[in-house]
Amino acid sequence: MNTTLTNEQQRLARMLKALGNPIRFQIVEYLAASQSCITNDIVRALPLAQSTVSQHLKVLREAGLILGEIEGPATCYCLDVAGIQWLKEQIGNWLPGCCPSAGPLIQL
Amino acid sequence: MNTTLTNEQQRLARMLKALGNPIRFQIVEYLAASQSCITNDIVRALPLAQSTVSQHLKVLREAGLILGEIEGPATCYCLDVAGIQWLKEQIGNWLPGCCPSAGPLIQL
DNA sequence: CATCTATATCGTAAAATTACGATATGAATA
DNA sequence: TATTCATATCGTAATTTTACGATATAGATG
Repeated sequence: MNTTLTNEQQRLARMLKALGNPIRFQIVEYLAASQSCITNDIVRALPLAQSTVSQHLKVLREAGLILGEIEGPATCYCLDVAGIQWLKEQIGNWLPGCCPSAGPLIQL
Repeated sequence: MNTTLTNEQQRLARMLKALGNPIRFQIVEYLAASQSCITNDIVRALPLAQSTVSQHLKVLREAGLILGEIEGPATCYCLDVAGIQWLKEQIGNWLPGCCPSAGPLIQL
């Protein structure tokens, strides 16, 4: 076995790890539902301290799943659509030989 | 925000977390490439102790990504095709509104 | 039966993650 | 300018994960 992962595989694993945390999964779902944005909304919706939420947002940002933009005194977060798109494509094309009855996923 | 995840979302997060570890990601890729099986092959292919590999295999098993079957003195591992199929479907249908230019993934 | 082989599990140490309060920063506001 | 508000970062404690060696188990082999 090749003992290293390609850069793409590392990027994918990083995304999966970020999403594997239930809190972060929820944050992504929240951003998808609300379209936008303000960090404080997320903080108020979760039973966690502001600093903890900020830390989770950083992980999601560094994984390429969300984008943060400073808007005046606040920060507006939204999904990194390109990153999520890439993730979905990677998983869609992953292990193509694994599920022969299904075949690869095709993007419409 | 609903502060809990559905059972399906929890199952998905568990799979993503399991795959988010680079070693476990490699093990899954290895099993996909080799079709089968024997644990000791995986151990010899990785720079890790046998007990550590066994632990990773347990995590992958409990996440529903691989199956283990005792074959005489050894254990034969292979992908849990149904579980992986489910994962791919979940991700394919995930955040359908997120990437409007792409639309949902359709299974052929 | 004694031994070897393959594997899982146990106990534990080290490292990473997760959470918090406190603090720093920077923009808006009085 | 002083204050407030939103957020990021720091330091740290608690928890979880990851890794190892040792041990237990169960089937094969001499």
